[in-house]
Amino acid sequence: MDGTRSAPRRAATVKDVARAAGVSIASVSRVINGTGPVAQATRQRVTDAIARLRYVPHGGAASLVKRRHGVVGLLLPALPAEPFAELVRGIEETARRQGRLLLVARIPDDDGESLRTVAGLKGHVDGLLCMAPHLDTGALARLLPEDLPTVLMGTHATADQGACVIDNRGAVLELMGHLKHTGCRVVAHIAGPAGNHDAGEREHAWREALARYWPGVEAPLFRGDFEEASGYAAGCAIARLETRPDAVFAANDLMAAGAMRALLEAGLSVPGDVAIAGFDDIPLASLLRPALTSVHVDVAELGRRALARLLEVIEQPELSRERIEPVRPTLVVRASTGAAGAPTDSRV
Amino acid sequence: MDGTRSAPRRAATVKDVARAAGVSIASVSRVINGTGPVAQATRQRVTDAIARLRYVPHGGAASLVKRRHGVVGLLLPALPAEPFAELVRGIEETARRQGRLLLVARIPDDDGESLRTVAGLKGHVDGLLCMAPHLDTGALARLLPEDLPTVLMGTHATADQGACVIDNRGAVLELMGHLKHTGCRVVAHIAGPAGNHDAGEREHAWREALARYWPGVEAPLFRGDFEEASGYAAGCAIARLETRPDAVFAANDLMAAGAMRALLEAGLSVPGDVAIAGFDDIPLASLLRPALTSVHVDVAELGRRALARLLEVIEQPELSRERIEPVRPTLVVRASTGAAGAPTDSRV
DNA sequence: CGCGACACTGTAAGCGTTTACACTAGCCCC
DNA sequence: GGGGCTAGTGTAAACGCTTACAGTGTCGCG
Repeated sequence: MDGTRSAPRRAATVKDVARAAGVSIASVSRVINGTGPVAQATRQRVTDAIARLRYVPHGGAASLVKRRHGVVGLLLPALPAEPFAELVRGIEETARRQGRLLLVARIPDDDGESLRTVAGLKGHVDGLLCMAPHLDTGALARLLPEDLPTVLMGTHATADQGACVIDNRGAVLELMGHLKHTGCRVVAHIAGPAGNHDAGEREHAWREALARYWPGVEAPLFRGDFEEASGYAAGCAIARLETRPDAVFAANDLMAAGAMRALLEAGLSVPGDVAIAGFDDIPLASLLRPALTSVHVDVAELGRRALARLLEVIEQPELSRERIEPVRPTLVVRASTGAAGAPTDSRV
Repeated sequence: MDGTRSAPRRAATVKDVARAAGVSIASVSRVINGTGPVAQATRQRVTDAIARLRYVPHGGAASLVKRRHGVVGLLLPALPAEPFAELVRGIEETARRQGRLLLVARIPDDDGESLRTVAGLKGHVDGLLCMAPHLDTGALARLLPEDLPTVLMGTHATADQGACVIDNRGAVLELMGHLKHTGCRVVAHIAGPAGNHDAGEREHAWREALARYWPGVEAPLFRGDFEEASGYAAGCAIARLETRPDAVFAANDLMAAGAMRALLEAGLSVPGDVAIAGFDDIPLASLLRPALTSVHVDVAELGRRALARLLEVIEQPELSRERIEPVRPTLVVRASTGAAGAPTDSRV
């Protein structure tokens, strides 16, 4: 009936175990870590004592002397959540397989606070994984501590320390090629927020594809913020256009979904009147009606790869790294761009 | 051994700062933490030295003596990702506001490994937030270390230490009342995985509502696993039933989405032939067509509340806690259950 | 003038581990 | 039987920080 956990008793330490087992703390440590030789009888006495006292080693103390925390930090942007859950999963999974824990921190908007946050990480993590498409290289350099191994994820390919990148450009070109192939003639773009690195790359690649596949054709650009509402707004604007584009490429799926909603509500058919494609291939994409053509980014894989790289850097900081292979996203064609065989009967 | 290797120069410590500033390490510490009196001149010399050496304090060392890490651990189930991103966000936000970091670990399926994972947390975190609807109370008790303040989230209302709970029952009753009100006569249920606490509560509440609103009426139950595919399978089965229910309540949105897809593909209309409702109100719910009626759970709020509670427990472990207020989910009626005014024209 | 109060500073003892090193046996082999 | 092993053990010094405590010197005030 006492309800609350009994917690007053100070937790046992190596000393307690040593005393209980009648050995020195060194032997206890040796038993726990399997370092150095220990007589069978001693080992037994120690393990018994550990069990009896419910001893759990204090990781923090160990990391102080080992200069290794068994923890990696993950820095994420403060803003949208969608593809990050997968990222965290991929990273946490491989981290645990390597016996490491994961410390997650979002980079606050406030510059000073983010600095403090990152500084607080020192002495808690062995290295840093950082995904910050909303920061430019300068801000990034200012933010990251110099004595902490760091791997950048996402893009920022220009940054030195072999970042793990996504091939935005290649993916967009492929997607635009697909639209060209299905006969689209004017492909509008709903871009992500200004200053966002991924958004910038996708927009740039859209322009490049425009010039390559539809030379001389003008296509409208709408600026969004990666949220559904901004896609909806763009969709409404598109529906009202006198010369309406017959395809829309949105810089992420959420905005594509918003645009689709707007167009359908305006009485247009997708992809009959307007084809729509997104980016990221979040779970939502396949569940929309019509299902959304998108670019699948295996963020979990990206995370795994970045973490593997980080561990390399941690283990052997002196090695010079060769360029890392970019993660190649794959185009997933669905009904929203009139995939053959997929149901296109989504007229409202 | 040659020392000519590009020495990764050991990071500066208090000692280095002290020497550079010509003071004792105690004074350096006092300046950094603002404890004790320091002469203006000394303070200046120390801050200068800190800046010059780019000194960043080693948090781990400090936590060893302060017995306070400034880190809280978050334990999550290994399985589905959907509502957890929000949870993490809510928690991380309040944690940072309190100057704490967040350590995220997923509970692996393997029993032994999860034990090791949790044990590894000791000495790195001040307390634990745990959401584990897939574990029963026994497994939970075995898993959690006794000397670490812990707050359970989600349900497990039976567990002692004032857990932060969601009122599943109340929400389901309200939802079922809504279905009754709109004239549904047979409400099938697509349940979550056996052994999952939330799934169990929702199923139980469904039965209770059945008995209350439709006494004597039999309604079919399908068991899913919270994934879209299992909802789809259930939907297919429902479409083939000779006496088809005219409403489906799925234990989460993903399964509801799957069921909807199946029913629409089978040529049925939603909500005309079959109304559908889900649970969680993930972003997807409002984007489906027809938009999905669901129960909105403010998981970010849940996280905030749980963390606040945890901090209380950490600060004053001796206080006995009164029962915590459950987070009250809210019903969000949309087109899939024929909301008045919402578009119901989703006939395929 | 002496004494307590005060502001400031330094010394050193931890916090809970790991680990270099020194030490004891016992054993094998010349 | 003594010189080397090696297996097994303990002692004590770190790791980078905080903080109790013990000084200093300066000042005010009786």
